[in-house]
Amino acid sequence: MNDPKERLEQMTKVLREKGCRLTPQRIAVLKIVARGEGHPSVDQIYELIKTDFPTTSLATIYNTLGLLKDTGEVLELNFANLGNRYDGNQPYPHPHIVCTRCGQILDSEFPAMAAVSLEMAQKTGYQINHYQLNFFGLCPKCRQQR
Amino acid sequence: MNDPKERLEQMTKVLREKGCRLTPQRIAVLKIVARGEGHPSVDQIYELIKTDFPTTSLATIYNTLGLLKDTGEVLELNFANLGNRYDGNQPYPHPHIVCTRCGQILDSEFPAMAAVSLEMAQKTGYQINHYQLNFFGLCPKCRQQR
DNA sequence: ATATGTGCAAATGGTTTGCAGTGAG
DNA sequence: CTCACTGCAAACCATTTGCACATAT
Repeated sequence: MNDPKERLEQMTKVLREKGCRLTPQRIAVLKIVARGEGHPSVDQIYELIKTDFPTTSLATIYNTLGLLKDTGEVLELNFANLGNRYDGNQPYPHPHIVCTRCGQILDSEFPAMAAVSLEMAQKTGYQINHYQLNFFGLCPKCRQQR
Repeated sequence: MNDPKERLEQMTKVLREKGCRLTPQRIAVLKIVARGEGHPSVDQIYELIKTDFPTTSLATIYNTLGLLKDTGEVLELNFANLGNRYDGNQPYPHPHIVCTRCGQILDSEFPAMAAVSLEMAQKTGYQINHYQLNFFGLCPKCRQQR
């Protein structure tokens, strides 16, 4: 887990360098995704922000997440069942383990993926820039409940 | 690559055992996904089927793919950019390499994933049933074109 | 014969877009 | 002061649903 404060500073720096305006709504989004608590969906971010800025629109959330995604400051996770989730705390590819019953998403690590990526590139001639590795199953709690 | 004929027979067998009716439209879908040519989208399957059964509806395609997915006879690939794709020829988890420029999808293999899956299960206490491993980058052809 | 499947059209839900008004720089 | 950003509503698009009719078994 990275330091949320540092992540926030890094994000504001990158957006400023890109010539983006740092509106209160945007800063609110940055704060939420920099925290690294869970893997929030757009709607969860929207709900959190409404407490401070009740008139914020979904379009603004999408806009800001898009900027962060384009600058590599946020990792977008695409799940068919859970929809898109966002991780601004560790915005680089890493494995996730998803409970198909309760939706819990666990971060994991698998250092060998760098080597595997390289091997795939050599074997196929592709230039590989990114990967997704997701495991699906039942978390310990859901296993017990049958 | 599995034998398309055998795959088709296996699919019809499983659907029959499930008590499903084998309508001409369904058989047409089975044939397409059993072939294993590329990784067709719902729309691509729809277009292919319209040549033989012009009145077929999209709902029927979705219905049939759903059945095959539930019985494990088709692997559904979920890509944020390319949408859902279907593979009935090798309907078990395996890595895919996606060209982010032209959309080409390459099947690959990585036998060690079984062991990795097991390791993840032990480390996290999850019961792991499925995984997705996708690499994204540029195919050899698209690399040349800058 | 009958329940399952089909086609059609409408509903859904997440994301994007267009635009007039607003506020960060 | 100005242009990028915001909020709102409409548009989009893949997928799902409801229902009357058709048909595989």
